[in-house]
Amino acid sequence: MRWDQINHQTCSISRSLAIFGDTWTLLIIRQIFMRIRRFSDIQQSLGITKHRLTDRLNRLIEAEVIYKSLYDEKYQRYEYRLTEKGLDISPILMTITMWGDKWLADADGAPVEYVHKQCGHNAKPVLACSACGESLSARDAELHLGPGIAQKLERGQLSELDIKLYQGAFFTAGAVKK
Amino acid sequence: MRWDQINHQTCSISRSLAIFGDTWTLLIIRQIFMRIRRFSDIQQSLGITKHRLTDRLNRLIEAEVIYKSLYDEKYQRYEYRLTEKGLDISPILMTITMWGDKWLADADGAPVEYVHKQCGHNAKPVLACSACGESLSARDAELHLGPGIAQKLERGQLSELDIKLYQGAFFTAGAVKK
DNA sequence: AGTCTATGGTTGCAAAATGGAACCTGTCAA
DNA sequence: TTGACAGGTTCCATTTTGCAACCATAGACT
Repeated sequence: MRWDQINHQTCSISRSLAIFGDTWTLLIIRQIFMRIRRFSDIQQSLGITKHRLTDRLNRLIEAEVIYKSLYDEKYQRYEYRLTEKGLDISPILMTITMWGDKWLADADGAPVEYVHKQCGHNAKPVLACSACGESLSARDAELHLGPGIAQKLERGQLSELDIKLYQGAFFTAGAVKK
Repeated sequence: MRWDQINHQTCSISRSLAIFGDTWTLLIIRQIFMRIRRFSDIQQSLGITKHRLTDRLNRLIEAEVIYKSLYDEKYQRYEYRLTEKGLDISPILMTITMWGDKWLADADGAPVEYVHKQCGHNAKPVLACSACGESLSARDAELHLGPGIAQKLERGQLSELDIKLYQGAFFTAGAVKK
C-alpha cells in the first residue's frame, strides 16, 4: 500500500499520521508553536529546502492545521499560524519531548522545559485518566473496541485490511479467535 | 539538510523523530502494542512491503525500541517486542489517538477506547502537570530554556542551526532580541 | 536609472527512498 | 516431490527529496 492511502483506514492513528506523520511536518508545527511563523524563518531554522516547506505548509493548510495570516499589507507577506485543530497537537509534541528527554538526552539535560503558569513549577507533562485523575500508562489501560469499529463490524463495513489492522484488539475483545 | 542528519540537533523532538518520525515506523510500533508481533502479521496488517518492514524493524532494534524474541526453536522464528524504551512510547500513541478521535473521526465515533484498569472507566488520556496534578495545555505552559541548551550556550557549543532552531525560546527567555 | 537586498516563492535535475513483484531458504507435512 | 509457511532478499520502475538556480515584487542605495 502507498503511504498516501493510509488515511482511508479506520484508525485515528493512521488518519493522524497521514496529516503529520511524514518527515518534517511535525517539526514545522513545532517551530510555529515556538513562534517561528514566517516562511524564511522556518526554512532557515530547520534547514529544510524551500521546495519541501512550500509543499508541507500547503498540506497543513489543506488539513486546516494552520492558516495564513497577513502581517504586511504593502509586501503582501503572510505568516503561518495554528488553528484550534493545530493548537490541539501540543500534547503530542509534549509527550514526544518527554520521551526524548528521558531516553535520548545528553549529559547536559533537557534542552527546553515547560513551566506551568498556574503553579509556577517546572512541569513534566504526564498522562492522566480523564475519569479518575490518576496517572495512566499503557499497562494501566486496556484496549477496547470503540463504537467506530463495533458499528462498522456489525454493518459489515470493515475492509479486509481494517480487520487485520485491529486483529490485536479483536483478540483482546474476544471478537475473533487467533 | 538531509533528514537523516536531523538527530544531531540539540532538540528532544528532532532526536525522537529521527527514530520514529518517518513513514510507517510509528504504525509498526502501534501494531506491536496491539500484540501483533510477527513479521508477516505486521506486514499484512499494515499493507507495508516486506522490504520496508525489514528496514524499519532493523532500525528500531538498532535504536533499542524493540528486540527480537525467539518463540519457535525448531523454525528459529522470532517475534518483535517492545523494550522499556519502546513501552514508554505509549503516551505518544495515546495523545495521537485522542487528537485523531477529536478531529478526524467519522460519525461512528472512536475506533478504539482505553479502559483504565484501576478505575474501570473509559479513559480519555489528558495531560497533567507532574507538579500540581492539574491539567496542562500549550496555553498553560511557558517554554523555558532548559539546562541542555543553557549550558551549551554558555560554553559556545551551540551550532548555528541550533540557535536558529530555538530562536523562539530564546526570544521568550529574553536571551536574544528579535 | 540602475543596482542591490529581502521575502516568498517556482522550476529543473540528479540522487535517494519507496512499492511491487519475483525469488530464496529452511523445515515440515501429504 | 510437491507444496506450504515464515521470514526474508533482490531487482527495477516510480516517487520523493535535496540542492541549486531562477523569478517577482517592493523598497533602499548610489
